[in-house]
Amino acid sequence: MRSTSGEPDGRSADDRTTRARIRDAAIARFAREGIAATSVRAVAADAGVAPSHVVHYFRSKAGLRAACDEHVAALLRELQDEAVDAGLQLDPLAGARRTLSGTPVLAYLARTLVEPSPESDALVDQLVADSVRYVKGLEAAGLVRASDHERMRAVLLTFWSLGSLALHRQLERLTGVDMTDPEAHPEALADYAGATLELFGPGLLTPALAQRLQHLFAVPPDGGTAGPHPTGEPT
Amino acid sequence: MRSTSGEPDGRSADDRTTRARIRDAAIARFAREGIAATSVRAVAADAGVAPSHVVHYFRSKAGLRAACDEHVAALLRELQDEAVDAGLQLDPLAGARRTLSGTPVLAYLARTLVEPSPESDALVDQLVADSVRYVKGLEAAGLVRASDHERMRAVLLTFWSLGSLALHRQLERLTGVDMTDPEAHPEALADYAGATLELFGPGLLTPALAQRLQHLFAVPPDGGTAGPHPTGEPT
DNA sequence: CTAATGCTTGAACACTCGTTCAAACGCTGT
DNA sequence: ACAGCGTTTGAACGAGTGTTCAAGCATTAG
Repeated sequence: MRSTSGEPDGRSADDRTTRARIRDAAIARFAREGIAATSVRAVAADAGVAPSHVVHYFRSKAGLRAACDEHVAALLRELQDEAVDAGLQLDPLAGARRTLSGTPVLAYLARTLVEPSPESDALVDQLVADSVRYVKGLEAAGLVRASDHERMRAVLLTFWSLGSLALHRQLERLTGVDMTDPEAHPEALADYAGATLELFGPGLLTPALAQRLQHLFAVPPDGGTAGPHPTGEPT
Repeated sequence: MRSTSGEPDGRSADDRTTRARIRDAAIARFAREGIAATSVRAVAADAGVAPSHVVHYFRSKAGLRAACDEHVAALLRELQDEAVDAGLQLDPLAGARRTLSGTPVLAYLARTLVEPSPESDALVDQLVADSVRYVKGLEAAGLVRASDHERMRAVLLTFWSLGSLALHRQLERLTGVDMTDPEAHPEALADYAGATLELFGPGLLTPALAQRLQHLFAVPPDGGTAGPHPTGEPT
């Protein structure tokens, strides 16, 4: 595990081999068991490294956590830029959800949202700022209605996404939809997306778009597999 | 667990003096700092009791946590029944939010939602079941529209409330509204309620009700204190 | 007054945690 | 071959954890 060689990792510039391995192991463990409940030793073991080594790279457990937050923030910023460049999505996190599918990143996000730290606050600030900008773009494109509460609406939509993420375990338990990896159970998605559209559609979407989406979901009310699930809806 | 003596506490039948004091101290601490991050010793100190005493009453820390979950569940069940009896609210949790204002119970709920346990799963199940029943009632009363996804819609509304609760720290940071105690900053509520109504109103409410609520919020878009904030809206 | 019963305690145990530190390892340049 | 240097390690420390246990305290019953 040496120089800038192998491993098709290389997210951003400062990523080094071992350091990145430790960081990713930390993200996975933190995501699975929570940050406070995860020990430095466990992370070290997952990364195949001595415990002392993780604090050699990150000054402390708090430092490790900060590094994870910043890494995830960078990842999401990158994906958000992509999403803006490429076609439109109704959910600023939709792109992230797709490319991060099967990855512990979103589950980590759910954890860090809920265990306060300066870095996670910054992360949320960034997501909200992105969302405000994003929704403004959708409005300009004639996809969502104008609003008397533009900023607040964007904040609420962000928190709808983040809240679903924070409670994803319960949400999956009760609906079968895993916000961390929605494609995992496609059959549950139809009902979920249908209800979401029904709930948010009239208040959020332009009548034209609402109608267009509406009959993509011409599906037996509580029925089985049917229906495509286009990228849409806040979360 | 013996004597049926004093202290005007008596929530439900099994509550005894010291035991209840410990349980309430635990709820407060758990709410403030998280469950995993709270030590039995800290709870004991808050309750003015020796650490060994809390495990004498509850068999373990897990037992204590379970007792807290069950207590909160009972509390919410009770409040839900009241809410159904008394006038209608749009949010099944609205009644709870009002009577539990200034209490750590809702903040505790936010924590327990996010640190899994069998008891907290049961609590969520209960809340969702209540919500399904509740929304069905609202529909029958002609306050909310019919839905093709009745159950899913109720689930989503519940998770809208619970998500806001789970992220209440961030929500307050960014909007000034504290879901744990909304009356604390009434000036922020107007914008929040307005945006919520704008977002959910058309999709959820009956046109008549939507319109009626609408001009309760005839308020300068991002302006200051104005406007009443009737009990309404999902959260 | 004595005995008993349940509430309450302090000290202790076994364990895990985050963190420190000096020593070994492996590679690079000379 | 040697020296140098960043990487990596194992052992250890001190603090804090949940939990156990036998002994004290108070109140009530006989």
